[in-house]
Amino acid sequence: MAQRNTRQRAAVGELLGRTSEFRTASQIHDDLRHAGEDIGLTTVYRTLQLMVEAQQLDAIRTDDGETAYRRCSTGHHHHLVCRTCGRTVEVEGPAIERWTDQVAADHGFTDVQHQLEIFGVCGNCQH
Amino acid sequence: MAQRNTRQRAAVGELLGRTSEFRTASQIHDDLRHAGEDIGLTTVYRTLQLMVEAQQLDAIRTDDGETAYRRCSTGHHHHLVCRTCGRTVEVEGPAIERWTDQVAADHGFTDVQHQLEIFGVCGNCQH
DNA sequence: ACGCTTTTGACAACCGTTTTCACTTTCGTT
DNA sequence: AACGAAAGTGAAAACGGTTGTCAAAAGCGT
Repeated sequence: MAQRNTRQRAAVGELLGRTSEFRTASQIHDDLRHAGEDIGLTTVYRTLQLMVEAQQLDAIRTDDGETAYRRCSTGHHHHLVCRTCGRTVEVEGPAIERWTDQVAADHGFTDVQHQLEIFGVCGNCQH
Repeated sequence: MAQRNTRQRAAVGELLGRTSEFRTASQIHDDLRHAGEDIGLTTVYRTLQLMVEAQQLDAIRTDDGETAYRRCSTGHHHHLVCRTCGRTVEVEGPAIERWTDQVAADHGFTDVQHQLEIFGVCGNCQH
């Protein structure tokens, strides 16, 4: 028999459908528990795996070794982060998207994703 | 007292000086043991950490959760990494450098750095 | 060579993730 | 509506890479 519809999968899918931010498995688990869903962490992991395989989610590794998931979406953006106060600005750059795809294609790479973070000191923190 | 020169640190430094490939801590440990060096895995990890802090090494997270290290080559560049075999190509993009500086300046940020990694599947791994 | 301080390394702890396995749920079929 | 086979769930244990602990060893200014 094929894949079945369960309350837990619906909950994970719905949560990730509502945001375009990257979230870790345990963040998702906490969110759902906090919202009253009765769901196990194991199930969250398995559901996320399935959704990645079904190409409904993108997964990236954070710097501290966790995996973060986000629904695949057109129009992603990058972050400009203040290294003093942590303030974050979302920025977009169509030129970057085009450039990375081009570079990857030039080297024979397919299935391309990228990560870009810009760090600096924001106006308020330059005293 | 300052940092000390030890046989173990010299061995790790020399090994990574000879290659420009990304290697994991346990690969480095194995290499050194195989070459007759008596060195503990813990020491390898600590030495790599020190070298990253001293900006002598770049560290990236592989898809399966390991951290891989490689000596920094001169000149700022980015990485195009195959998420299947780990093969890495260094790419440069003056346009990216200009764009990130511009975006940061537009938002009043100074002291700007950025990180860009491109992930994909290389030609060999597309079977 | 002495002695203070750093470094080492076996081992245990940690943490995110995956596996195990008995129990529950789904859903095509009666 | 009820049955039963197959799929899904979740608590707990296992796993694998990395980090912390601490007593012993090594480096280096004197």
